[in-house]
Amino acid sequence: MQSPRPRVTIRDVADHVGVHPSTVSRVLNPATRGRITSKIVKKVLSAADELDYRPNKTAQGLRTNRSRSVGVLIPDITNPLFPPIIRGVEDALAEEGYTAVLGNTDNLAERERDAVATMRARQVDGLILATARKDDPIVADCVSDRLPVVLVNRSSDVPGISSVVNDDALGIAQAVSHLKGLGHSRIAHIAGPQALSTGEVRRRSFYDAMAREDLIAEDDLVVETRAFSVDEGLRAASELIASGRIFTAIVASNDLLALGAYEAIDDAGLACPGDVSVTGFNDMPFVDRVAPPLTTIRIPQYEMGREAARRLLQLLETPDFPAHATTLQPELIVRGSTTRVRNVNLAINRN
Amino acid sequence: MQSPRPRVTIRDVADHVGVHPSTVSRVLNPATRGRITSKIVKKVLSAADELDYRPNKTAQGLRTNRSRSVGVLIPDITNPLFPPIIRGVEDALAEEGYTAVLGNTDNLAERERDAVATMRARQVDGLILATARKDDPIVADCVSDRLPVVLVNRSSDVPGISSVVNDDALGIAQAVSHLKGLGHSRIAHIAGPQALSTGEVRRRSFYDAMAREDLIAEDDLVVETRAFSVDEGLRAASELIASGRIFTAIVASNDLLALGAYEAIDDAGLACPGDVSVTGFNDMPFVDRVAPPLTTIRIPQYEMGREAARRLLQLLETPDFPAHATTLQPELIVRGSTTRVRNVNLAINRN
DNA sequence: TCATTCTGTGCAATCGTTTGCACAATGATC
DNA sequence: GATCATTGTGCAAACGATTGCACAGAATGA
Repeated sequence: MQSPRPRVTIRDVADHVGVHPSTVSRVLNPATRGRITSKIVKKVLSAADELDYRPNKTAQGLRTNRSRSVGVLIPDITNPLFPPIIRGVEDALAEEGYTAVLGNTDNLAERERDAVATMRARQVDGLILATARKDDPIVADCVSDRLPVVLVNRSSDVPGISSVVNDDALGIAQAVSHLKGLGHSRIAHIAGPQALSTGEVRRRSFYDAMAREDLIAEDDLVVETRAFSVDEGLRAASELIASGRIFTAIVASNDLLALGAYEAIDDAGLACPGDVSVTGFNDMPFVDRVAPPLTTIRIPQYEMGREAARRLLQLLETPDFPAHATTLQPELIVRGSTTRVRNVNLAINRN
Repeated sequence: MQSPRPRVTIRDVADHVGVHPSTVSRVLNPATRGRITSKIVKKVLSAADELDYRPNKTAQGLRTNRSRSVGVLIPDITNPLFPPIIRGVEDALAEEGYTAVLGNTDNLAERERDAVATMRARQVDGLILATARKDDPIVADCVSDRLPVVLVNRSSDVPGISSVVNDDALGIAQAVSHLKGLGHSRIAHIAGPQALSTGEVRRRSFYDAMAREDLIAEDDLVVETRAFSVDEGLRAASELIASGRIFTAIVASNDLLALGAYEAIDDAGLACPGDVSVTGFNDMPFVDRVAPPLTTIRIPQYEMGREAARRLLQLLETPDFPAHATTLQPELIVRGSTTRVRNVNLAINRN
């Protein structure tokens, strides 16, 4: 058993060399190192090395009021959409010596509020939010408190805030146009929660894209969900099928909803893509391996994370840097869940 | 534009009430609150509330030398095995007001070392490592520095260290016994890296289980990989097939390797499970949706995370709490990738 | 040679809390 | 009514770093 090993402080290094702690501090800070005689610099550096000195970030943080850490809030790390984003964030932060502190909110406003409070208590220098609602008071609070914030994946109506999102309108347009190219005209949409920018934008884009393709978007074929989950996708698609309305394809607002649609189609004794083509959104890991492999819209998740982190770092350097919404380009990935339309009378036949 | 809004300190609260800062501190700390007159307690509390006082964790951390945060090191958050574990860790930590600081190491010793150093500089109170190697000098360092550490998922040979792992031997035994029950006798094993406890234990367990089932484990049918990845699974299975040896089933050391085996089987013009049955390990999210749905060993990932966090919290309270290895029970999940043996001459036929 | 500018280092205050100790005020005891 | 615990609060020193300011001593110029 060893003793708790006394921490070596800047003072220990100073004593060891025979200089004042402030001198050591200046040597250790690259920005002020130039002000110290190189002979002393060398001595201090080697003493620090010898004693295995590690700066105490807590003390630094207290004095400088900067923690070099940022809070990253996501709905649920268990949702495969987020890990790549987080990884991108972390990698970009690490390059500048910053650390990410993670928080899951489960899309609950209350937990979101808690999480932000926790982060702020921990003196994070800024926040990256993947949790923003369209009109989010929490985001507004941060802005008015001048806490640097960048939104990722979702955007918000709160003005003056930077965001890094995917071009959802383009993605949906790609999906619709792909389906039309396969001969589909009666296309249903499983929409995500309308309180989330992604859900709302994609739904709106669906109508737009249908119109642009000269197709009729029937309101009865657009069903809204309460969450981006497999269960809700199952529910929505079952409803769609049960309604007896005619459709040969489903554009789902994300991959999870699409997987739910798979189940509903299966439950109804139908086949995908034989009876119903399905498109997803996000190209989550492993959706290329499900049966059938999912045709979906790939969004650059890792890059989104990186970009968001870079924007935040920039904001930390230059607090008045103007807000900017970055949108990244998605890509249609055609796989096995979509096929040329065969039987347009699906729904009628079933009745 | 608002001004940066001056921070409310304990001193502001004290002045507002007309007491000394130390009194406020005592009121705010539930443990010492009892020492203060209840009338003052009330006044302080309402003043704190009114002024929206938030304790500065950094200052607290400096003074108390406890950050109420713990470092969580994992190989790669993008690997579906880890999110549930992380979630479990976070949830358990949050219950006690602790925060998790995440780090990805990509299984690189150097990054691992860096990450630990970063964590320690940030004054984490303890570490949860999902990255441990069998004989890990980093882990040993932590132990000798008396930094509380708990290993999760993997264990280590370093003595005196707590770990929460799955009962891998039992899991492999379940897989082998399941396959034997389906008539398989020539069973191959795609082993994970032998420097990782999971890879090594599962391999050893494979031999043990085969022996117990009175089956012959041929060394030529056990191939080792350099990483737990789809690519390595593909490589290993291709090698196995190319060798011309007879086998009708593969026990893969984890799901990713199993998915790689799927590809190899497909590439060789064979079918799973028709020609080769495959079992995975971990029951990662969505492997129930791949084609064919993977028969695998489910390990209680979320619970593993929770349990590891709880152990660590206990260790923080009672530093001399004796080390203990907790093993959780896995469960065989039978799905579509395993079936009764049909053609025992697979390999021979192919030559 | 002396006044003046530079340069490099030391001094001490500060960041926001916590906590051992001192010490008034109160109540109990004889 | 003096003595002694007891209780509640204040005081001040930490924790480990950073940084504005002061000030020696060297370098420069007249």
